[in-house]
Amino acid sequence: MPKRDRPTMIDVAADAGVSLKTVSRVINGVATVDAVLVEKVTASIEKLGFRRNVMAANLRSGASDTIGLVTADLANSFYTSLAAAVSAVAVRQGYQVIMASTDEDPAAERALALDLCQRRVSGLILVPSGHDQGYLQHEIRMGTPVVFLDRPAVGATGDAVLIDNRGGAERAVRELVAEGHRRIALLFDSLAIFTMSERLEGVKAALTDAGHEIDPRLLATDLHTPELARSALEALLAAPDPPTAVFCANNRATIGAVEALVAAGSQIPVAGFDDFEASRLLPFRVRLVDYDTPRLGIAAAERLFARIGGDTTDPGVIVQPTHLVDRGGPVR
Amino acid sequence: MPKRDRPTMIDVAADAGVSLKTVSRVINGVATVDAVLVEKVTASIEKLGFRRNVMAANLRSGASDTIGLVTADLANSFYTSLAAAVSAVAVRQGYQVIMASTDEDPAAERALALDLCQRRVSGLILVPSGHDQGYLQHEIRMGTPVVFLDRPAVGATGDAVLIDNRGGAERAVRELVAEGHRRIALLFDSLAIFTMSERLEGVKAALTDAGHEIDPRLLATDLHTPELARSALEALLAAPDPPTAVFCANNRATIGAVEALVAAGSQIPVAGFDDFEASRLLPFRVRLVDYDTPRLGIAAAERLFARIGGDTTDPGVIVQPTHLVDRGGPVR
DNA sequence: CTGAAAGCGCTAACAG
DNA sequence: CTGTTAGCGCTTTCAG
Repeated sequence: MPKRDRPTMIDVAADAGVSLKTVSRVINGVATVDAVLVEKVTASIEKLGFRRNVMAANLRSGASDTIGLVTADLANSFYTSLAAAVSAVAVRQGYQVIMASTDEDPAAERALALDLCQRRVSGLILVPSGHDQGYLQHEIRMGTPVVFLDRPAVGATGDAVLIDNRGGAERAVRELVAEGHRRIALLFDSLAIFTMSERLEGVKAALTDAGHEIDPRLLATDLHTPELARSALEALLAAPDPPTAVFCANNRATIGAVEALVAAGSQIPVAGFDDFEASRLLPFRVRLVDYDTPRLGIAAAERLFARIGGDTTDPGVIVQPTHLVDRGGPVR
Repeated sequence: MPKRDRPTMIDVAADAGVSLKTVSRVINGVATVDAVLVEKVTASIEKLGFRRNVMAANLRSGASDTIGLVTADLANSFYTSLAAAVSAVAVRQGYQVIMASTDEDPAAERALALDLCQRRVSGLILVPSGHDQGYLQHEIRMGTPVVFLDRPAVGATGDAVLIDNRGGAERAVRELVAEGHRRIALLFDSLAIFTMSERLEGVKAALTDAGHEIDPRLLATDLHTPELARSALEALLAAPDPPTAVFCANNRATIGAVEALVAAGSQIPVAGFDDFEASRLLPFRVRLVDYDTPRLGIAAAERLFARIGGDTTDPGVIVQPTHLVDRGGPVR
């Protein structure tokens, strides 16, 4: 390894013929330094190729200029939109973001979140994967602010930024019901996921209002991939007394459902949660529950930086609205 | 702020009635510690809620157990797939990833990369946005290994992991040419981007081989979004002597092109670089140049960890293959 | 097998 | 306006 020793501030001070502290002042842009010395120090820094060791600086000052972001799945565009938004806010504040992905594994969530705390991040944004964030309570008390994103925490006190899952699903299904549909296929991922159970509640509310009920035979769950959603809907379509409409609880379910319908030559109405790239290319009209993902990430980041900045108001929940959009069908 | 002082190893040592060093040994899992002392220390750690300060540990040992990842655009699924893959490899090695996005801004690239070096990341994976990475040469000499991803570096020495842009584009266009097409619309993003100019070279090679040439009037560039690609193709279709086929240099161009063709009721053949989510839902057959994005990220991460591990072989370029796939059309 | 002492590279107090 | 003196919390010598 060509790991020549990196020069330190001591080396710079020696080279410039000034004290360590003067070098520190120049590097930190303290105004009250003689211009001549600034010049000398700057020259030495350049000459030696000095680079301030941020880790050492942080050790002394306690801060760290990084925040942690733990999401459920970095390969999912929803979370990466959040990540991009959080990152943009952070960079603007002079912070960097350490990102980690749990792949929906509660044990990984715990390990990663605690690891980030050990790295003394200034704050943490977490999309809970498990159902117990009690392990964070201690860190929060110790002064690491935590904002929960997309799903609320259990057993830990912190701000939460969520979307209106229930209301969005309810409005979408209400439309299907208004058009006379009663037998609506429901394609869901695991109901253990907060957003899924909330959306199911919304569906239930819309049906109940119309005097209907959820038919458990039309409810498919644990559909992690478009492929699973597609097979699930194909099975429902092939069964006796098939559904006359479909509600998909996330974008992967919607993609799988559309594939199934195209393959079956069926055109029953589809509504789904989440918009997605290329949704406008869908071969027929699809109603989607949309929301502003970047805004969600921005809200979480702003909340976190408010806490880092010393905001000690009681933690609260921010719920972002959703709205129905029409996608697919004849391209405009 | 409820920032009670976090307990340090000194506090733990005092509580357990042992020396600082013994606590350190226990925490680092040194085997040669008396079981009774281990027990005592563990109990005190638990009781005080001690959390090792990784920053301080790293300061002394020089390492940092983090790697940096700088991509061009965290909102683009290509880069986030890379990020997910890199992150997975890193976590497996006990490292965390600090991610940053340049939004294709060379100045941001430089600032972010140098910032990460100041944080003493153990290594850096960088998707170059600018055309000069000379600023990194010094860091590399100082012992921070750098792997360039998706695009090669200029002015800096490091490993690079790329895909076969030229070959992929060439094969796709060769197919169109073989079917008798000569007037092929070319929808590109900025040719200043390495991958774009490489893909254009591939197109040129395929045409030249057949005795044709690129018609500059059929070449549209700087198409950053699907909307721009759509308008560009619409303009070409409306012009006299319109193209009889389309080659799209990335997935956003492909999406825009398909929109334009559907709107125009045209069915001229489309080939494009990059597969994308929902590509199978396209309303007609589209040939896409596909490649294994996660593998690309994995390759870069593995190269980086090899360097971190002390590999001092000469830096090299790894080129990953591409292949043509058929998407869209009748859903199978 | 354990502990005391000496730093890692920098910043925060104080003096001059 | 500048320099000296202590540390930040931990790991690393090197003796016991």
